[in-house]
Amino acid sequence: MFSQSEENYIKTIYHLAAISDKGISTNSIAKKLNTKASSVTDMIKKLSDKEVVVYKKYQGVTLTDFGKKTAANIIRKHRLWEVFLVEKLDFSWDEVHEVAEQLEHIKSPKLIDELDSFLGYPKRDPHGDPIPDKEGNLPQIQKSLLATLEKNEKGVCVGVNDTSSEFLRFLDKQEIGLGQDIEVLDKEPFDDSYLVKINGKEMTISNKVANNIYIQKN
Amino acid sequence: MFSQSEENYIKTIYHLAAISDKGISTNSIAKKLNTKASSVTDMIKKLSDKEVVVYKKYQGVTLTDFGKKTAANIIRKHRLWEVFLVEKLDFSWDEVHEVAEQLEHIKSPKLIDELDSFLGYPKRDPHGDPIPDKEGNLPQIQKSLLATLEKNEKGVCVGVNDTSSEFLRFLDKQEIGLGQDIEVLDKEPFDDSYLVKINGKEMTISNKVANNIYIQKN
DNA sequence: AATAATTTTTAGGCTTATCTAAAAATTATT
DNA sequence: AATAATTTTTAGATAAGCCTAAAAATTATT
Repeated sequence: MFSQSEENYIKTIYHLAAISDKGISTNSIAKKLNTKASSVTDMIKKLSDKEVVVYKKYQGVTLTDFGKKTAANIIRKHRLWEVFLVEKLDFSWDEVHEVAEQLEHIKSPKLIDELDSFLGYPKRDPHGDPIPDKEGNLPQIQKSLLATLEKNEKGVCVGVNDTSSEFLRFLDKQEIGLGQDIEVLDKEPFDDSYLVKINGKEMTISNKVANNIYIQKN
Repeated sequence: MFSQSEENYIKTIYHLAAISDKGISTNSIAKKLNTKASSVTDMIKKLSDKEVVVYKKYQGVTLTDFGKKTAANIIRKHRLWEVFLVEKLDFSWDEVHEVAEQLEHIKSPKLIDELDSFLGYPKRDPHGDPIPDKEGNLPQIQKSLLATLEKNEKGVCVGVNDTSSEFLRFLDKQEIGLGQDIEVLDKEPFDDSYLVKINGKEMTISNKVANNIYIQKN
């Protein structure tokens, strides 16, 4: 059984490993967790003793298979709770993160499986991210950044990269959401902005925005 | 904002105060929380600094109004989560306590009110205990122990005193539950047991059991 | 390759919440 | 009332998780 703090480290290492494929540096963990490198070193030693990570001084850490499974389980809980909050308690997608951060640490053999069943075994969380199954398998969904679309290519919005409430509220304001059809009508070389049609509505979106929306090409 | 540990002390003092009406002793808190008297003294000092309790050395503690409101809020969360677990996630009434102990510490301005609404503003938890409202008001329900019924008196089962899973599972086995009609057919002086009719079924129950079932006379 | 810059680790402290053991105060008993 | 028993508090430790500052190792730059 892991403490909340340990779980937060495990989850963070998992997320960082998903982008970097090298050993995860002490500093990057510290940055993500808003803590100090020295605290990370301490915790890493503990997680290494518990065989959650492989650690060699000055070389960053890697999750063991056990560590990966543990991480997937925490993420499963986090995302299922997010679905619950949005579907059942009328939270909007920019409000769920903070609460799910707390709920993901609840320990109960029965709770999560019942919640999963209650929610109808959802495959994605409110931001389009896949929900790991009981065994910790996370179906890797094929998705691309909207920014990779060429002129006249089309796709469906399937996720977001930035999940900050600022960005999510911005998307709400623009009426951009999951499941919507997106077509790139033109790309503007001057500022790398995009002229797009989203759900039938024409609009211009910045390069930054285009780099934070995931689509599935069609 | 209080730590989980502080919240547990506050809740415990509240529950003890509900039975004893005198100042709550250090030892009684220690016993309930499975901790040592010295730890209780430490925590009491802290809660006193935070104006949650009134404390004079060697004289036990009393909750302030602020403390009572805080306690009611924790209990509100605990009981609403219990309703959720039973009504929505198919937990039985003997399985909910442990998980609710964890869930009651989740901090979110929005979560509990939405949960309350989602559950249809329940008035009682699965054990028949009243759920405090937002303001911390706890409707005091008029109830008596089954043991106080005389021969030929009738009532409805509205709660339990002992909420241990052993007792609750025993009640399930006997098919005794909330809302059921109970009539005392006879009292046996030899062992102070009761011959009762519960939901149309005649049975004998021990004095101990009769002292752990709450009824409303009718 | 030597030096500079950066990253990581170590050393030593702090806070929270716990503990044991001993001292102090209160309550009960003779 | 004096002594015994009990309760409560104090004193001093411990563990988890964090911190700052300094040392050590690694990486980058000249």
